[in-house]
Amino acid sequence: MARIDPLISALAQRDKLDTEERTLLGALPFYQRKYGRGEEIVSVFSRPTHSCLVLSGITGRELFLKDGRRQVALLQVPGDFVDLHGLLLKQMDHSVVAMTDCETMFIPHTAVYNLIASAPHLGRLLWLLTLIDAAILRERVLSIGRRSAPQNLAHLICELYSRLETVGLVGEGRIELPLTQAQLADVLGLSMVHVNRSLKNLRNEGLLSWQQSSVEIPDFQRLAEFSDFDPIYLQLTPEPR
Amino acid sequence: MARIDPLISALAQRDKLDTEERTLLGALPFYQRKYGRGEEIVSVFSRPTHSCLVLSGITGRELFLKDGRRQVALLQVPGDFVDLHGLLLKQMDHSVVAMTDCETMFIPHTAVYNLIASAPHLGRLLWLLTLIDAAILRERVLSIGRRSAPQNLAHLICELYSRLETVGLVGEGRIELPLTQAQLADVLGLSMVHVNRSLKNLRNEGLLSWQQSSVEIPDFQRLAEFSDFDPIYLQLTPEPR
DNA sequence: CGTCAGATTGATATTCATCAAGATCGGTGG
DNA sequence: CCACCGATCTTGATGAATATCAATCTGACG
Repeated sequence: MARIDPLISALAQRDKLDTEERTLLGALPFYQRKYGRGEEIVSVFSRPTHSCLVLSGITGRELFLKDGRRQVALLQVPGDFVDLHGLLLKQMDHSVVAMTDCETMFIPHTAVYNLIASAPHLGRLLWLLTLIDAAILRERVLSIGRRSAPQNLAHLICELYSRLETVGLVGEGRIELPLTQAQLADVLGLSMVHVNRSLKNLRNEGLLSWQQSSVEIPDFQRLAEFSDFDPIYLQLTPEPR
Repeated sequence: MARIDPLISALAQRDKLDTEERTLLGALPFYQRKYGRGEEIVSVFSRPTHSCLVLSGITGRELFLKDGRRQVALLQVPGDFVDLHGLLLKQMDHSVVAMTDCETMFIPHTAVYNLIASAPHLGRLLWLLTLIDAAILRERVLSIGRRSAPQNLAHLICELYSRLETVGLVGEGRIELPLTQAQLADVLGLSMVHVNRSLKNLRNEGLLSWQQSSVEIPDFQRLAEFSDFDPIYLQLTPEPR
């Protein structure tokens, strides 16, 4: 399996890719790099020259308040382009951190620019990926703003389940989520203690079980129902774009 | 002043536009339409054929829970492209609503496609606009997740002040914000009563005064300090992109 | 003058954060 | 093998932030 494959499957999930497009993607120059949990991959205020793609593990976009409190705006899973944003934003307004140990792949901006110029359709699909990013953020705003803590948590699990499913990382109603409750708290906008209790709540309801880093969801429909999860915003159906 | 001017100034704020690009933008076909407060401009699940630009007034992207509770993920001001998203998302995952009476301009997707094809640089700038949308959403997540209610409110005011400033809608430390407290509550992820009290709090601190629909900010720096506002995420400095 | 939407206030309930203390568990060195 | 250690999870107690409910007040307007 080529290293670029998670990206190809993420794109192919949203529109047909012809052979030439696959070839172009496969020909992108890159280098790989590993990060340990907690390491910063892209720094706020930096001016990236490469775009980063997650190959394995989970990363997150993090923001800080002056007093040091943290909010993780969004989690990223394999196949996600982590900072396509840097391409146009020039200066980062947030940082990207490894939430777990992970492998990443860096592609020079110049190569991405050339790709977009020679294959506008691929350019639109990369644009689409950033729009899906924004759609996920809108759902986070809804979750944090209006859902109860347990629903917020359940919705996040449903979302990660669906996203991991599209890259083949779901096995028998089970996903690997090696996140601590403190990290979850920063994603959910809650305190660590409250995450613990919300989790207990979901466990008691039989909505999921969480042992080690493995989350088991006995009945996805029930969890989706409980958290009001509708995957439409993930744009998982192919359309000509 | 041509109708497309708010967009041109939004773009010119982020990068140089040459004469030809301005001409292309000015030549875009469009029709105009007015909406009254509360009217839906783009419906969730719809498949837009036109992209909508706000000319005057304030619109918002709204999401609903099954029980009917609402969250407004993001507000839009004149010059903002309201659903560039529809261009690639195909099916809307949220709706756009007029928060106040407003005037809008609709441009056929085909024309936008042609524009992007013939002027890739403009295409990148439109992409950039959607990235700024996402950056604003990240800040909303931070505000709702980690800031106190008064800070959340103050941060929103700072942001709107900055955004309105770039389109020339700030006069003497004062912006027009004809929103009810119930609408603000849906933006801030708070209850209406709590918005009222947070507002009182800011008034008592002398951070702002709000009469009718006019918000006066005696000392922007103090308000920014209080709410931890840093406009970097709005990308207000021109860069070659 | 009556009406209506919106703003304000008080009283109370719920949710969530904070603080502090154990409990659990995988590693690690003796 | 065992004792210890640090990180994480769990729980209880308490307090602060926020929601909800129910009036009342205000001002615009027919």
